Amino acid sequence: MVYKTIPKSVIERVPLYFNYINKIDNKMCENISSTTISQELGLGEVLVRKDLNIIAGNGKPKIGYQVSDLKSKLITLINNNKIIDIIIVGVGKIGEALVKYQGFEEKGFHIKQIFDCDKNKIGKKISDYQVNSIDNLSFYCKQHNIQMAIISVNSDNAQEVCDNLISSGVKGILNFTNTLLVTSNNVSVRNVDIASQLMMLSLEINNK
Amino acid sequence: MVYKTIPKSVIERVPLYFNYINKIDNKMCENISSTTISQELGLGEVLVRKDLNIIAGNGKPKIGYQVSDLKSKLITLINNNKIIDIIIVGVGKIGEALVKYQGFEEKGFHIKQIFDCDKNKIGKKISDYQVNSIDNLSFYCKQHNIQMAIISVNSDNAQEVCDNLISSGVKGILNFTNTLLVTSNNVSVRNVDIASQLMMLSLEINNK
DNA sequence: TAGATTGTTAATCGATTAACAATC
DNA sequence: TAGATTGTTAATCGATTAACAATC
Repeated sequence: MVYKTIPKSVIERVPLYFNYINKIDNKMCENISSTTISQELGLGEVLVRKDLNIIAGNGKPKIGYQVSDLKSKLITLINNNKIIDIIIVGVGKIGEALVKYQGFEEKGFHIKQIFDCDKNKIGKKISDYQVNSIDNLSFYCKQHNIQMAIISVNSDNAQEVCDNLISSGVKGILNFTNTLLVTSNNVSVRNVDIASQLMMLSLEINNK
Repeated sequence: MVYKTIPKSVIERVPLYFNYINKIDNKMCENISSTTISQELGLGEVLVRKDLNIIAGNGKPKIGYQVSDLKSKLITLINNNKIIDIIIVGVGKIGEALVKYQGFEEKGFHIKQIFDCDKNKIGKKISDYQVNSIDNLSFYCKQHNIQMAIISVNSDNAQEVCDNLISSGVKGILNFTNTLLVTSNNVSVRNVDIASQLMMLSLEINNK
């Protein structure tokens, strides 16, 4: 089996395809064309065709892409058909909301454990989770071979937590703080600082 | 005064510069070079120079950029020196976390009002805010000339809320749902669906 | 067969990087 | 003056779009 590396630009669009395919999966259409998808998602027609060729690679002229096949290819690509365990470090306002939010499971992700450094929080329950001490973070990650983590601690502690996670084997971090995390090259970081998003939104508006 | 339009790629980096300049502003250095910034942010040297030229446009050879000037130029660019009022539509788990999160004010944004359609929530207090009925959304936006909104409702209602906001004059939307919002061209939408972010993170990891 | 749709090759566009001239 | 640093022009790179051949 040949694994191609997927261009960054395509990675940004995969969730779009995934969400769309899951939505139409209920309606019983067996095949779908790139033209239809491109219209629904507001993307270029050829762009979708190229993306789907990278993602699935078996469209049929005149017929299109088999929905069920596309779906399974997407799932394989995203999480290799197994649920991915994630941990959340920092259960302040945002961290707690993430814990309570239930939408991850159906996308193939499972919150396995949550951590905090606040003694008043450690041991307390949030949803079905008991807050674990950040002192146990490294051991836990190694023991359970955790690959992905969400950092929602105070900005000042973000880099320290990040270093800890990486040295414990974590390969991908979703960073909710506004700290620019310094990492080695084989670790992926995605930043979702909300204040930054608001700034970019405001810039886009002023830019029109 | 000449207003240049700022390339999309630069807009994505402006919050980076903003956060960095605000961080070093405390330490008393009057000027800073693009070389230093590029190292700290892990960006190309020339890239930073080009960005700052677009953003501020008055670096001085041998000296660099005046920190205070850079800061005020960034603020002007982002929010025109006035606090931007935003509203939050949908105070479920994530919406509520956003309301409680205090970090917006210092970045120049103010949560002005929060809305929900759930009768059990309307009238209740979250932080200092009383949840307003979504029935009042349109009138409120028009009355207060609201430009930016956060949508954190159930995915199924996102498009409806979006249409309502746009027809009420809103120009920018931060979308926390996984619904792909259809809008006219003069409205900006930024998507921050967290499950999508996890998918992209997983893809990046598998792609290495 | 003809038409619809895919996938590929070439052209265009935008963003980044390299080279270098200008200048405090 | 010499060195450090900016800003600009040219080259490169990657992503998107256009044109078109292949095929069910």
